[in-house]
Amino acid sequence: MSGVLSGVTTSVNRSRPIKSSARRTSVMATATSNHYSVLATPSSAPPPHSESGSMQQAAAYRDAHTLLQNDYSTLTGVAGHPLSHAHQWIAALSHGDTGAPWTTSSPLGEQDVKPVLLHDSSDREELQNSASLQQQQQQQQQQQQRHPHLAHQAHHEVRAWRTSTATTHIPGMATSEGQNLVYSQSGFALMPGGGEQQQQQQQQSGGMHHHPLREDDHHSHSPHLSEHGGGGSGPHQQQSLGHLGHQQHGGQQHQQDHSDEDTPTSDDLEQFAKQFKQRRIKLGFTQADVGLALGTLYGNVFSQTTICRFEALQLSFKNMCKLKPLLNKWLEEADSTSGSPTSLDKIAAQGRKRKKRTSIEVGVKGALESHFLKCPKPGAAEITSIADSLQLEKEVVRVWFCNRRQKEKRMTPIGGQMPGEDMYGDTPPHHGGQTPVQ
DNA sequence: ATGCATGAGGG
DNA sequence: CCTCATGCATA
Repeated sequence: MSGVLSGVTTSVNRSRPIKSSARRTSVMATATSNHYSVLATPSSAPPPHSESGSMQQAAAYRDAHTLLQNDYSTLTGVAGHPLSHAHQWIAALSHGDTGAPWTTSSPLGEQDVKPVLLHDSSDREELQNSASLQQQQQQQQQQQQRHPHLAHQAHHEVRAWRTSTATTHIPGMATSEGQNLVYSQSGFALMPGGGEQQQQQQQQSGGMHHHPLREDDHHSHSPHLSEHGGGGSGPHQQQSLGHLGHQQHGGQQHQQDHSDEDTPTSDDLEQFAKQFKQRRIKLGFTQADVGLALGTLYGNVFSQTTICRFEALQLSFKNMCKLKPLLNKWLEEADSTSGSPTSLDKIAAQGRKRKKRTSIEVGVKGALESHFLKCPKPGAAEITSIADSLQLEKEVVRVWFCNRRQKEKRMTPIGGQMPGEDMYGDTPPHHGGQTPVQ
């Protein structure tokens, strides 16, 4: 049996730090006469520094709203409660999502062109995996999050990812992490064939600084959510948040990585992600390399983005569970064949006529944000209206809202500022040995 | 590392 | 139309 998928017993759960960097993009014509180049354009120009990197996840968790306020306070003015908007939209969603009464009379005139299907392997792989895998996963997935709560609107699950609040930063691993200078997204640089400079790579304790996260998936608007307190069907592994009394310390547990079998817990994922990153870097692989390797080795290609998100735990719990086994296997492979010419696959990702990324001006963003606060789920008419006001395509606005919602979910609203000492300024190791790429 | 975008699956 | 998983293009 080829059970590639392990029983996932989690529902959509995602956490995601937000980062708002000053954007100063200019308005550019969207679509119409722009065609992308077929070249992969492997930018071999590694940014000496990264503005985004400097703040990364450590920057803001609870600052989600803070950022918003900072940026758009003048527009909204509702920034009385940091969480107010969150509740607001949730509430709205609860009652307003009932079936979209809007007549959606606008078929969104898309000028998008269909991709010319190629016969390349890359194409088939992508289509194949994205189609079958997803549905399988979704089907076998069952929500295990039951909350014996009588609440009807604000029922945020407390199941956070982070279970280890303790930021046990080992005195020995400060910035001594692999400092292999490897850059370039498409180029793997060195092979640790000779001798490898090894150092500790894992700490038994969480040692994370991370977001707790609450999430409420689309089921949130389910008419039923407050019932059965007895829990006959709730095998949820609710993480406790804010208590650092249980660390795995000396006595190692058992749940670590069985490759695939048991359902990993958020803590597992956290640990794994961290370890994975270190190993990857030590081996001299970039995130992009890993993504390709996965495709070559197991048939599932992933982009640098996905790997990056995995390492940063910015994927949904379910997604993390799905990828973990794969990455784990890759790790073994890489580790074993460290020195061997890993199978490279240069698949040209062409064919997708992707619309050029529409850069939205800050001002416009602010306006959108403002609208979002008022109505996170605008109807077609609303979207059209907004689009008209901002002189943007309806689709762009619609997508913006969609992305915004996703982002909102990833954002961790609660002030999960780890009591730890790390966070900003205090913890430079962030990239010291973690980001050879980009 | 992240913003905007595409597409599948579900209602 | 929405959510959710993913990724190209970009800051």
